[in-house]
Amino acid sequence: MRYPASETAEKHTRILAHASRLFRERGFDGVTVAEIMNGTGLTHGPFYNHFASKDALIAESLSYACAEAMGDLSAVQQSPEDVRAYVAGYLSTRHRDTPGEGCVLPSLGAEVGRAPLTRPGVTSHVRGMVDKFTEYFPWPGKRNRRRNSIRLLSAMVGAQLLARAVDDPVLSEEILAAVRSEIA
Amino acid sequence: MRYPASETAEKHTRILAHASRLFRERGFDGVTVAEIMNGTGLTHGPFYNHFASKDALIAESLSYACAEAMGDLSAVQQSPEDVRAYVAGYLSTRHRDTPGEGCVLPSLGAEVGRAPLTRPGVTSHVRGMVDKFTEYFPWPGKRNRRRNSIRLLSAMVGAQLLARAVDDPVLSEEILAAVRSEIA
DNA sequence: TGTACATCAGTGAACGCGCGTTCACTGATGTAC
DNA sequence: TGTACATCAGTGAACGCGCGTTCACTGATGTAC
Repeated sequence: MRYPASETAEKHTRILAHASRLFRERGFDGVTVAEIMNGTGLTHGPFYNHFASKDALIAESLSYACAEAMGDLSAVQQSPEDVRAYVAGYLSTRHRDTPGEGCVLPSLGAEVGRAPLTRPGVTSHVRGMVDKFTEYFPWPGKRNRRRNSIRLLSAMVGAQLLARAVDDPVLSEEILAAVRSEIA
Repeated sequence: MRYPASETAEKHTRILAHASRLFRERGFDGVTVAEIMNGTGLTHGPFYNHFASKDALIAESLSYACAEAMGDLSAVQQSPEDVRAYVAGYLSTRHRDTPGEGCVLPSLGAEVGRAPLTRPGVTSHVRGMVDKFTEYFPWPGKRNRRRNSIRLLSAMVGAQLLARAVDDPVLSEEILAAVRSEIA
């Protein structure tokens, strides 16, 4: 049946939000189109009213998640304490244990490298994060701010990847703590 | 037909080597059992003479790749130059562009976190790499060697993940160079 | 304002394909005598 | 040493299932008059 036009855009956003969460939790191949649609209270049929294909949804949902993450990062004030709190939150066990709500880079970065449609959006997201870090992070000197930002972002992403891969909770926590202490 | 018993073990190893390369290139779901077997010159039938399931192959091929990588790392002499060369090689564009021959952590780390069978093997691999770095890396002082090793490994893994995800060759190279300069 | 009709997001069955897995069969190897 | 037979890694067709995608149909909404 026909539905109020106002709901269509909202449903589109709900699909993106739910899809990006599931993809981060299980990877692109670990989630079915039907499951995404069911999670938004619909059947799988109208999926193709919203997206040309699953690949198109993957690309759009990643852009959605990146935009949301950049919004969170921009909301952080420029005070050193707030920036440090952001990094500490990134390296928290909570972030490790809830990948569906977290950064797409540790959970989907490798798959992005193999999925051409997703790369442009993620590239500008990475560039945006490096720029923000370079601008706002309380680095000691003026020199090498950008280089230090890239190092820190790499270590943050790698640490979450390793902390999630590793089986031993002690080692996992040690990895997060090691990188966390870099900004203490 | 029956084949010389001596060939069986060698075929088993060939399957592991080829599978681990393809998995690193395309992810666990991006490679089919038939493709792996064809790549070793066989049809897909005898796969189940060697492995209980695709999941079992995934776990075993990852352990194989980790063992091989630890062998390479152990072959590095303890001289500071050789250790630095190892890290520089890890952060090279060559490694970025040939994931099938490279470290499993940037290419498969996220999937490992979701595949319980693979986690024990990868956990001991991560522990082994941290131990080697702690022991041999030419850190300036005696304090914090282990913490610095974890930071460096995290940055190396994260940098390769990002360098592969990113679309822009300039940014990609900048990421690798930033972490490379950390040990210069 | 009320009525007839066109619209189109939704439903849910069906399709086609690919992949993991199974299995009846083959035939050179290794063994028993 | 030669011969008959059991073994078992291989072949390749087939199975079953799940998933992405399609489509005939539904019926409340929005529109024309």
